[in-house]
Amino acid sequence: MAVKDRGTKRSSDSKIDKKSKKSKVEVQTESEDELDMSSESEAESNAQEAEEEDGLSASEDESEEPSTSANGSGNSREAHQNQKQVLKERKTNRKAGIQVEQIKKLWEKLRVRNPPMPKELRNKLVNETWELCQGVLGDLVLKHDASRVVQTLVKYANKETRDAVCLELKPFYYRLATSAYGKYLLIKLLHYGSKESRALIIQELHGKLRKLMRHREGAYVVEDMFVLYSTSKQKQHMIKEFWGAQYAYFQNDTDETVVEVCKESPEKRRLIASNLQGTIQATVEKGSTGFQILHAAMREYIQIMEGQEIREFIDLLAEQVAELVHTPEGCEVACAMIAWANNKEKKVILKSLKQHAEALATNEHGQLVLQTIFMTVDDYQLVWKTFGSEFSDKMVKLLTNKFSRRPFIYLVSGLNKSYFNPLVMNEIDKIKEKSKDTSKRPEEERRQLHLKSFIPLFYKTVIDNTYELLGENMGAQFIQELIYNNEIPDLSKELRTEAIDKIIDCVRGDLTKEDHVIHKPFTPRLLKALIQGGKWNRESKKIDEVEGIDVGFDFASKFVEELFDGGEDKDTVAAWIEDKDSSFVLVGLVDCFKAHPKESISKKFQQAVKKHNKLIKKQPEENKGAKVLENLMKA
DNA sequence: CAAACCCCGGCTTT
DNA sequence: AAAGCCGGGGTTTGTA
Repeated sequence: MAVKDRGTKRSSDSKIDKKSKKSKVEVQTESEDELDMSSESEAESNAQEAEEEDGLSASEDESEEPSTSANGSGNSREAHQNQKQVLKERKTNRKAGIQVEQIKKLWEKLRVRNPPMPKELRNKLVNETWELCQGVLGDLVLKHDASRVVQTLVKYANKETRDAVCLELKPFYYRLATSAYGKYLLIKLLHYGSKESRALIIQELHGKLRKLMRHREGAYVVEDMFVLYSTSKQKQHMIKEFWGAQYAYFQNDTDETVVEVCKESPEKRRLIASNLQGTIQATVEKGSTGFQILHAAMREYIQIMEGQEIREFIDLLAEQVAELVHTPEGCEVACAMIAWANNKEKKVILKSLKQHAEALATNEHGQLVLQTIFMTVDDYQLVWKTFGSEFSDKMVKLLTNKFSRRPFIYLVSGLNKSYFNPLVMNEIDKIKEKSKDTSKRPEEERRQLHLKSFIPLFYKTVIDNTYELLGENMGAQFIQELIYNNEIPDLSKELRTEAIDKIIDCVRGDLTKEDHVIHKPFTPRLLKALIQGGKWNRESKKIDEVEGIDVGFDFASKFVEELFDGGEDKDTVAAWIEDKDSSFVLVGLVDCFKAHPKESISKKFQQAVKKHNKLIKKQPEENKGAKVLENLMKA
């Protein structure tokens, strides 16, 4: 079944992203139309079996069919056959049986898509079908074939008819949701239905969600309803049902959060916690850990859980964290778990994440989970052992990916405001708070221990892939942060020199070539930053110089020696003036040398630039760097 | 730091 | 029901 496949996929593939959501209904549509109808009689008898099973196991609160006479001797094969026969007869005899044959004929015409049928004819057929269905829908929808007729009807009907179908089926929603065939119809009703129809269905199923979540078909319907077809208000309301029975039936329209309600009395908290726990555990054990609605429920639970509940929760989920990390709610839950986990639990969690390392790092949300690991796991050897080898041959990708780069930026530059917006900072503060009893080391010490593991890999990546990294803004930015990190001088010094040499090598060559790195937006910035000897600080409007590393004047001299032969190579200087991207680098160089007037290289290079005064002046307006350079040379 | 830019969800249109 | 517009939020960029 399509829905089921989709579900398993979702829960086993942690890379699933939003795009896959959209394809849901398409998947079902296909399955509907491509299903082979030739083996109809067999399919039908299966349908009957399924329906019968549903009637017995799921909808115990109603008994449309009186229990069959064969109940007592159900084990006997003969009796079973007999029972089937009875059922079959009853079906053809009852009210809807008469219509079914006609309806199916109409449907055979209606469902063909090749060639596409004219709108008017289709409308006519739809109307005929509707005439026949009206009043007997309830008898049709749980049958394998007839249910699909109604699906097609819903798909092509106008709004009024759809609303009418929806209304007539009102008493059947639960049975539809728990029926192997009916669930598709219910999802179609949600998909094609108006706001009002959706609200009606959601309203009607409210109070039965907890039961549905434990049902093999129902759970998927609830998940789709939650993810795709409900407003945020309705989502909140759905989740409230998991708090407990008293929240399931009455519309508590107060917007109280779970935390506020639990504050009212310890008794309330205990009850809500135990109800949430029950649903969560049942759903996880059913293998539906990847469900988004479940993540939302977990998110509520982690806000109110205490003491032993935390241990049990972590124990339940430690090996399945990978299934949480790709949704916002699940990510929050995963981060909380890691922050709360004791050393032993952390080990289990990390072990289970190891095989998803790359997906974790590059995922929009998973990225924060990785950072949480860096921020809360003291055992740096464990972290390196878990992720080092998984990451090592993918570093270029990881450092240039807009999500995965951040945990690594964190390692080299801490909680830098320019990479963490206030909202994320807030999340991070919550994580820190949770981990204050389980993480013993001071934050910075822990970060530096992880950094120490990663620095050789970082530099190796930069040195072996300089051109590629410079070409990407993210990569170039990372290089800058890495070079300016001097927290572990002994380890970094030589590697840094090697990396800088590589960078200089990379910018040699013919600037007029389009694929020269200088034309990548961040390369001139990086060079300028290295020449200035620090990062620009917007608050103080100054350069924050970094002590103890060979940047600034040292870099500028080296750069001029290597690229312009100390200033002797006039042609190359001219080439750098004439290019609008490289001219800014010269501005940086002249600026820097002005600040070191006594050095011989300073004089030599400034003179070399001065010789090109005419060239500088005649640069067009768009070579803004040349204009700045012109003013600089006057002064 | 501000301006430009991009991405997405919701709403309107045909 | 699909395509296209609009506005909000977040991110990137610009050469201090």
